[in-house]
Amino acid sequence: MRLERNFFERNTLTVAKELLGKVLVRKVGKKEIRARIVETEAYIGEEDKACHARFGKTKRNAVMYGRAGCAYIYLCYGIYELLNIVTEGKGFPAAVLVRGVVFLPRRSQIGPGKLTKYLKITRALNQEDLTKSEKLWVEDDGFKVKRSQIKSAPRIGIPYAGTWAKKKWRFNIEK
DNA sequence: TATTTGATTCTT
DNA sequence: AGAATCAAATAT
Repeated sequence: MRLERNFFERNTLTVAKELLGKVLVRKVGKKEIRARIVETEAYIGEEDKACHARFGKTKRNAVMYGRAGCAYIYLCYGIYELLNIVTEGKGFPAAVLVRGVVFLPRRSQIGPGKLTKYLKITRALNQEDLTKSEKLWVEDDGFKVKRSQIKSAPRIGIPYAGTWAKKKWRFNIEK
């Protein structure tokens, strides 16, 4: 079943952890592409020096200030579109970056830049409401992730964030 | 208006 | 270690 608004309207770290094992569904035409989320990363608030909201509300990050459950997609390094899911209440900028997925029933894992390419996710889907969209949403297919399988680690690719880069806000499922 | 800089990935 | 490649942020 599809995850509803109340799933996303919670503490960002909680959502990041519980998103592990869930299924990302991208519908293009009549085809559905499914991929299991195996790695996520949290970006929380204007205080977080790694978060795009660190300079306040801008045209790009405005969606993070909006409703939980919406997609925040942006272009990184001019090449890769990265997918985030907005969390917490309206007015508070926070989101969970989908860092890694495995396609079903395939096994190989791919990173944040490639998964959007494979799922045909572009900025055209920015601000898409995942609780209502016909094109992109997240499902719970009953797959259980044991607590002991969830690992936390420092965030990646944000050396400029100083001490904030060291926060263990990256979560993944142990193989 | 011009320059710098990335929530990445692949090549050398 | 560096390139690819562009939009947003910052400097001018």
